[in-house]
Amino acid sequence: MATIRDVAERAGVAPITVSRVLNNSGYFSEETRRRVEKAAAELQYVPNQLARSLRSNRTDTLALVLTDITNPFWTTVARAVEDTAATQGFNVVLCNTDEQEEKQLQYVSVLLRKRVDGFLLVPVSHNVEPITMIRQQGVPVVVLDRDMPGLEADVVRCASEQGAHELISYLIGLGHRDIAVISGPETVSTAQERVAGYRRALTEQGLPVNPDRILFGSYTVESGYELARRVLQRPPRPTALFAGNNFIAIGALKAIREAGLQVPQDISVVSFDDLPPTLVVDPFLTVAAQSPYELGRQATELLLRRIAEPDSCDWQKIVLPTELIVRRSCRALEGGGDKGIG
Amino acid sequence: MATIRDVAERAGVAPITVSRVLNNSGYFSEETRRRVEKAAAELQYVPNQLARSLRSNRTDTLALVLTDITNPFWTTVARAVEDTAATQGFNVVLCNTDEQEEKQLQYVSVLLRKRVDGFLLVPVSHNVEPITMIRQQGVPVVVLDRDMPGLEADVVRCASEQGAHELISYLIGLGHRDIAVISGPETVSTAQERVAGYRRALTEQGLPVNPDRILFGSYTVESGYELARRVLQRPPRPTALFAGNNFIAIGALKAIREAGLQVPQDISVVSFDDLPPTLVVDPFLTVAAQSPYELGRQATELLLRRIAEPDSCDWQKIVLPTELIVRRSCRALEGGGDKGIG
DNA sequence: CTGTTAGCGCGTTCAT
DNA sequence: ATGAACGCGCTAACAG
Repeated sequence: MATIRDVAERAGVAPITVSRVLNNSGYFSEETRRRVEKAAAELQYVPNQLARSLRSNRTDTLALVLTDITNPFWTTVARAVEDTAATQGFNVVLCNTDEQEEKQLQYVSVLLRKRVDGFLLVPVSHNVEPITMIRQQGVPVVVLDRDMPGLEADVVRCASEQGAHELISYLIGLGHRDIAVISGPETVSTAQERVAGYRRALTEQGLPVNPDRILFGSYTVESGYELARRVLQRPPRPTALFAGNNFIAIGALKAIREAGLQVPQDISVVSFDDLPPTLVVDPFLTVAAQSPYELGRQATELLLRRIAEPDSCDWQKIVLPTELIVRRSCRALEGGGDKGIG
Repeated sequence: MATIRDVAERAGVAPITVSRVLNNSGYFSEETRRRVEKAAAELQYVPNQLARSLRSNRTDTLALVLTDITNPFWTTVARAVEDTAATQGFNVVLCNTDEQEEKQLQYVSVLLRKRVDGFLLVPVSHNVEPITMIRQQGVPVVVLDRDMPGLEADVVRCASEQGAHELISYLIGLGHRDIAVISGPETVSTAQERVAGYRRALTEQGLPVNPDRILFGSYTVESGYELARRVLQRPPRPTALFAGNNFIAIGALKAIREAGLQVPQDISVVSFDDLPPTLVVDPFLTVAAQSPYELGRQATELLLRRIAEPDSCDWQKIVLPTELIVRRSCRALEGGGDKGIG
């Protein structure tokens, strides 16, 4: 593998001259340019970015630490991050934590050693350790999707509380009074906020909040399936179900099918997160849709700005609105509200 | 940001001693270990992997160059790659080419400069330039999913021809005689092979191959939608449709719905690629399922082996079988074959 | 068991 | 317009 010195020798110049020509910096004659470029081409010279980074303290690489790329929500975020990073010549290292504290810390630690220029992090818990570690090394972080109580930081996330509030208000408007919620991990802010929105909607309408109707689990199909089964088995059956994210919704729908029930005839279902239009032939579920692409884009742009101007310290909290998309998964109950079934 | 020298000074030893302690290499006293570890902790020392890589010529990083992470097939491959890489301490840089030659070349070039240890590449076309570039720098590549005619290389892919053959034979067995195929780009080996399998199945059964029934497009929902529309508009309508991948299938199903037709009553549909069970409540489509996770895992293991033993030159061509999964999207025609509709 | 020297490949600084 | 010297942070090779 040719080095800058090999090119220099072949071109009959000093290494620094090769550097100048190839980076188009400083002065050099047209003749020199020709000779250097010829030599570089002949030797198939590929500059060593490691050496360059060692001097410049820049790797043009971002770390994207998320829970599971397999969830289409994160897939889309990842795509947005990669697109946005690429516009400024940055690459993206992908890391799946599976919501495990240990993996998260491991990735952060390794990528700090590799001197990535910045982190996009979906924190596994409220433990600030990974963020503190990153900060101590003077590396910018943007927290993605989840807020951490009391942490001063750049955060880009969705309006979980409001989205949930909107969904539940919609159900109440349809006449539903007994609504169960199947949420994610109790320790994760998005799950907490979605339950908070659920509570607020009920309370605002003067309805009681039944703790038995609030279930925490994890953001997986399995968890959605299990918890929905539990809800369906114990009578009385709620008239509506609120799934805390897309995977939970899919698991819940499987359980509902298995129980021989129909949506929306036997039970109404709403969910957080839409599935990308590329993945569904006939969208059916009423959802509070987030914009994962927008989330990824804005977070990456913010991070790139922090990298470019490391001094700014006015933390940004960007909260993206959700959109209520009414489809065919909810039924109006007799004596219910005035809204149609969409 | 502390360097090894800072740690050395604080511990009252030479930098190399710090290196030895922290890498647990060579000899040092227990007392020295204590002092070094204390100093490192106090200074929050994070070794600079760039410097280390500059010497060792290893970055412990792989490049994953695929077409679009947004397709659940590639999402799953990416997940497998990341999982497998992580077991050996490697990170993964993600790149989306969108089937564009230019982006592909750009990524390869940048990542060669960054000295990734190996490439997993889904070639955009039969152009060998990117692979040649990588090889010239002595970096191992594993070609993913698509084969290139005449190229000696490690390739891990699925049995597209056989899978298509199986699907079409199944349809013929159900009594279908007029089957349209909507495939991917004519320049891409998987699309070619799937059409080849289609042809072989027909020919083997003594059925004519009607060139009008073979359409190439791209592996996208839009393309599937457009081409299906074209097929449905011009009578006579085929009795069955073969979608070249998951996205094409979804687009085709949308077009079928829009045309007011029912699957399988009005038209039977089969497809290459299954959707992950996490994404569908009620799997319905009969498919030739590939194993994207297995694909990613085997490719990564092969690549890691090449990195570990760079000399071996017996190119491996790993072809993973597809699985015919019969569901409810196909109807037996009158006077048709002896197989049920599954 | 510990330290000195030197060099990985490049680009900044200063000189010519 | 070109080059020499030096250092980025780390570790192999070689003392001692």
